[in-house]
Amino acid sequence: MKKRVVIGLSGGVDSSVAAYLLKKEGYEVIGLFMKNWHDESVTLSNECPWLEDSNDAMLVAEKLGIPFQTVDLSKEYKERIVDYMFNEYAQGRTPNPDVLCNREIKFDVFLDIALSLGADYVATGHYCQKEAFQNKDEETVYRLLAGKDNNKDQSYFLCQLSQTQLSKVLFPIGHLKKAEVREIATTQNLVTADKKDSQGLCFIGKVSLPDFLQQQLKPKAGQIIKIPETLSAYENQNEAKQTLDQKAEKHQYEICDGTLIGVHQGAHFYTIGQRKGLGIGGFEEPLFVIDTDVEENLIYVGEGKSHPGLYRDTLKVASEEIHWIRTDLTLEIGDSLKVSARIRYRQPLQKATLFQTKEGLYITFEEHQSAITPGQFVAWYEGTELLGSGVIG
RNA sequence: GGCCCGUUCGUCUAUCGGUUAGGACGCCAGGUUUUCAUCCUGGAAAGAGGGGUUCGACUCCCCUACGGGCUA
Repeated sequence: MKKRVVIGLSGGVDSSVAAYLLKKEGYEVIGLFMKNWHDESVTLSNECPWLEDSNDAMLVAEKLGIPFQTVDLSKEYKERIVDYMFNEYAQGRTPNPDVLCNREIKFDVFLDIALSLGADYVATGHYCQKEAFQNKDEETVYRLLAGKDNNKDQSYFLCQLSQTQLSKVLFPIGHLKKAEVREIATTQNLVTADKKDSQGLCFIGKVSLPDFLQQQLKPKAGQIIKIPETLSAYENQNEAKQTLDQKAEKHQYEICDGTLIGVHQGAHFYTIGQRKGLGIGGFEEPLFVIDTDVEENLIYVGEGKSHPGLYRDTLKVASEEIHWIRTDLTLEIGDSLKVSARIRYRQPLQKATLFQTKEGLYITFEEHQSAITPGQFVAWYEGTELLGSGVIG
């Protein structure tokens, strides 16, 4: 009996080749295209990007001789992703919608649809790999591994998946490099072979965030305050900041710590580490956002890439936000673990140590990290295996 | 009132009797990137106004305007 797999066809090369490989391996493959966003009111780059994508997906399915369907998940996408985005920005955090999209849509709503179609697995064109082993109680434990193509590894975006979700998932191209995927697509004459990689928000495309956000968040003028690198609070970091909690704490700025150098149109349109969009020139080095205060509608900036306000070596994940993919490795209170971690997609892995306390999980990096941003996800790895993740507090 | 100094791209500035008037930041456009950002490449962009001197003036001189300083 052939195993049945539902592949999420996006209309790009990766999922096209994934579908082809599944077919070749002998699965019964069904192609499903997700339509998640078709709100005309939002400034989209093209007229109807999803139309072309769904057409390409259909052509690929035809070529491979697999059944093809479209499902409309825009209601769920709006409720679980778009609303979350607005809510996070409104509170001054910087969300990661694509991580949520995988957890809530592709490997939840979409997965359920696939299972209801009688599928044994759901597959996607992600660059990551999965492994399984039996533990001593003879239970299967799944491991999420980085894609073999180091440059394309997308495991970070799947950092919020669970064992249950992983048990139902296949990543057919995870062991390939991008160039190999394109080559297969070309050899197989798939229409998507030379299609440019998609970018920007998954399903929404590249939108101007400020434009997007302004549909819900009203512009409101506020001050931009420049903090000198010589601020006394930076001096005694090493001595005074001893506890993890203190080290993980953001610097608390006040207007009188710096000087007023300009105005902005809403603190919630900016994120820590951001350089563009301030519209202020005349300084020797570029200005970077080092903090935003949505309550007071203030933006604090520092001059230069190495401004001390940009760096911290410890961050905290609140107890309720700690997520272990490898639940069997969950730390007990008082435990610590050496890992490597990243706080953004494609950031090279950084050496770090996890400390579990009753307040939450603290992560201390060997090197100070630039622009640790609340609302973003930190993912920790052991080698190429993604062990867990959490929202930066 | 008198005397002196300054005024160059949006901003901070470099240069200088003959230059494509240079750079940085900002801005714009491309590139990298399935988040937000970062990063890379490229582009547009200036001599306060008016008179002289000179083959030639942003550069020298004079006047006006606007800033800054000193002084009875």
